[in-house]
Amino acid sequence: MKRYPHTSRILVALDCIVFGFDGSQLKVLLIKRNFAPEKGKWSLLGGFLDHDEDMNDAGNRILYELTGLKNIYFEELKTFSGVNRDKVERTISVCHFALINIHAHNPDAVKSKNAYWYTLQSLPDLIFDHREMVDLALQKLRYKAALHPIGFELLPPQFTLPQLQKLYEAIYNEKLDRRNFSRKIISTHLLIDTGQKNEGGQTKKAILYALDKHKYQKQFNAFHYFISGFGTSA
Amino acid sequence: MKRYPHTSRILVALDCIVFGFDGSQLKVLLIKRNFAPEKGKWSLLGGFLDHDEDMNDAGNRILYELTGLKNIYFEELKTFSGVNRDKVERTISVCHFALINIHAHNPDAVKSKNAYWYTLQSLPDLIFDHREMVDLALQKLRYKAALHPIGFELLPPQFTLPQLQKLYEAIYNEKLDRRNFSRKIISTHLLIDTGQKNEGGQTKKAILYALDKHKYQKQFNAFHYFISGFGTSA
DNA sequence: CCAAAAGTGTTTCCGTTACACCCATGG
DNA sequence: CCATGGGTGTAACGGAAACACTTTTGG
Repeated sequence: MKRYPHTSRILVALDCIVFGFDGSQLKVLLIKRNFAPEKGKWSLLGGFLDHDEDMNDAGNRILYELTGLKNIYFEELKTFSGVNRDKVERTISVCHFALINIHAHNPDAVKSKNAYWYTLQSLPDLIFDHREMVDLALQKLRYKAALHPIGFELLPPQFTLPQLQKLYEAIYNEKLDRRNFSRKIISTHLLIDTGQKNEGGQTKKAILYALDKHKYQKQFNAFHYFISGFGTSA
Repeated sequence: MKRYPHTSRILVALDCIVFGFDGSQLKVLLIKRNFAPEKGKWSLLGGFLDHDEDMNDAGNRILYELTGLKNIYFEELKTFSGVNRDKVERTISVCHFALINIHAHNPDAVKSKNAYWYTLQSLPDLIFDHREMVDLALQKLRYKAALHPIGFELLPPQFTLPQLQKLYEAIYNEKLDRRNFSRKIISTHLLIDTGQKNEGGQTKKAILYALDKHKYQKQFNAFHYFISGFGTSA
């Protein structure tokens, strides 16, 4: 096999912040690391890029192994390339974040990997630069969710407006006006009224909506303030 | 030296789309490649990541070698990781884009590297996936320039409002209303009136402004429609 | 029939847009 | 003095924000 006359071949890792939403809080999936270095410490989901796969393949493989899910929304964030970020061997990590429906993952796979959901307020110490990655991912999620209809990825296929609102309130850690929120979301025409109502509430049942996937795809890159009022000050 | 029991060590390249603005058109800097494969074809500015440097070091090194400039604005775009993107050897490329004042670069360094400025309308065929990189960079530039005061990086330290307007018109390929543009820019309070006027015009001389670097730093991440009306439809 | 949460309507306000006039400069 | 381009002002419009009432449900 031909090679370039250049010797700096480097291990390439992929790390991923997996976000979930349990109905009231935003959470991230962390793993108790079972190999050296830092064995027993908490880390993000990750793995090495193999020779026969691109980053997308690797991301799907790694996410599938942990969650049992395919076709997860995930997006590249940044490459972490500090020379000494891994003490064992020079490794660069292409950091990603993923958004999943927290109720859809395979609990056995998660348990067998020693993975747990943590709220953002109660994160344990993380290995390497993983804390920095989480902070960046949250920042990016806030940025992107204000401009693109990305939040739906964190919800079940059918959801109510109050659920969606609670999600945005968790992302931005701010209360929203129910009436303006409703009008804003409905005006995007991204939601389809399923005709059903949610179960289990002790009060008025809310309408269950489903995402209009076709319009979602079409509008996704038409960036505009999806939720206005966010991101405009801080 | 310790190593992970994993064999997929990979060449890591850094490629960079260098944008410039000549007063009327947006341009990118391309290089006639002087080594195999694809020797003699046009490519983006790039190089390999060395063992003793992080991505930031490598970017600064590569940009300095070509332009003679330091402290250039550059930003990571995306990692291109296709298995066969380079025929010689598996190489992933962390793609960046840079914004420079086109009049400040070192012309001798550029010439000695066989580099030339091309307008976006007249790009030659590019090697590998570099064309895809350019398209993505332009898309990102348009996105970002609508939300953040990034355009100033393409202008000299002192510039006029008409110059700035022509820059945005070049970026978005759209005509703007002079009066609304002026009001919008002035309202950001990012510009300092230098008290000077530009030279060389045959008509009324325009006010030369300088960027208020302090406010620029502070406001940079406070994303909001820096230029409204863009990015809201397409 | 009451508490709690869901759904809908209206007014106010502010930023964006569209458009018109005056000023400076060189020829 | 005239053509060209630069600087400023204003009215109309539209979307966002603030705010109130009605409806449904279970207990």
